[in-house]
Amino acid sequence: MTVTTAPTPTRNRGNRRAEILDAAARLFAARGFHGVPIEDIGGAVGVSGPALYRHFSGKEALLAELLLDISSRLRESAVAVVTASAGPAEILDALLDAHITFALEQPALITVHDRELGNVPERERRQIRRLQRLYVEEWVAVLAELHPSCPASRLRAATHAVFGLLNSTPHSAGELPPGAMRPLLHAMAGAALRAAVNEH
Amino acid sequence: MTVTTAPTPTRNRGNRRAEILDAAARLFAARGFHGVPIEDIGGAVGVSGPALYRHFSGKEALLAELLLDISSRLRESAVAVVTASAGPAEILDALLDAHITFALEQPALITVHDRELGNVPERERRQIRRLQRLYVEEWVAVLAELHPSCPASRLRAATHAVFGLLNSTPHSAGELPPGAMRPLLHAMAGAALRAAVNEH
DNA sequence: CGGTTGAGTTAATGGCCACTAACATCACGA
DNA sequence: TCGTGATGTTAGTGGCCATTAACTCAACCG
Repeated sequence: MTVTTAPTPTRNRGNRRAEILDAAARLFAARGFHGVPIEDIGGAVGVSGPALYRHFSGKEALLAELLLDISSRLRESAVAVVTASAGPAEILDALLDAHITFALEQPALITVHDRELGNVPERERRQIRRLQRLYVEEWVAVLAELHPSCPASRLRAATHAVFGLLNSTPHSAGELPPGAMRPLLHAMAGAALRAAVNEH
Repeated sequence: MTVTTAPTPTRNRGNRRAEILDAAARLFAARGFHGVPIEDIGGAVGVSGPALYRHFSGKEALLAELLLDISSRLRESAVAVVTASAGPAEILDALLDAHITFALEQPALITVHDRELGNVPERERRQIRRLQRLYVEEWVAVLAELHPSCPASRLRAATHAVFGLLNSTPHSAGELPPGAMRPLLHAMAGAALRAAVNEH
């Protein structure tokens, strides 16, 4: 009986890399980039210390990859939603759903994402910022379609505020059963956006 | 002509302490607790390096004082508002106003407040958490009065989410003129709370 | 089999940094 | 005027930590 999944070294390498990224996200979220020694990251996946350099060029590169990953995933999800859905109201609902899914399923990544940008080396920091800006602009475009008379700066500020609301879930985790959290966040964020957009 | 304010060493000491706290808040907010060497804190107020130990017992003690300060100020403002106002609806408006004032006037403190609790030594961390809990409970009590059938856990989650919305302003600063930010935040947060509380 | 490659290991190394020591100054009050 | 306390200063000092060096070891490939 032969195995169906290839036990190639490639697969192992990918897994180890992914394990490290995952552990690092959790540790960075809990104690901050500078608060986590490299040995703890290795320790969290069963190897110790400098083994990390077999997979990443350094600690900062690891962080950069985390932030690039989530930035592009958020952005891609928004693009997918926008091109797949019908009217702006449905698109907005789908954007909310997608972002809430990220926030609930990847709390560590979301936390690191808006705390540690300053520790990413200049080069990839610019890339990440670009992706974040594009993501925000997807939201702003949808909101503008729903309410053309509202100035874009106001829509941007409202979008950032809603991200703050949604991304705060990691901090208040455990307050509510996860099944109840999703609709609650959806309702609150939707109401906040509608309030921002009405009354000019 | 004699001066009216006493030029006592006591006054100077207080000022220097306050200066250091203020500078440290800004630096911690920008680069994180572990990312700021003590020399930079001193440098920001014109003294250099270990002068800090004349005013604080250490770096962690400095951070603890920052968080204790804002936690108790938030809590006190809530108590003041609750005891001074009339009905629950007015109280909620006043709570929103007070929190928004903090978020807009002390962005650095607000940021540090919900990022760096983990770096405070155990002893005062418990104290800070207690104050934070009391602050949340002021909000929950008001919301419960407005909507008794809503479970407290849901009210707590909604309160945390609204704090996330309000405290995110430092990150999106400059998007909007400050005069426009306040009513926008008020409207969005109020709408989010109402949405959380209705529909059970 | 012999060699290459991927993935680890432990032991430096060197830098940064919190904190301490030892010494200076200056404003006072007695 | 002398001493004293508050506030600084500049040199350590010791520890932590990212990164590198030097060395295994197994798997795979020819």
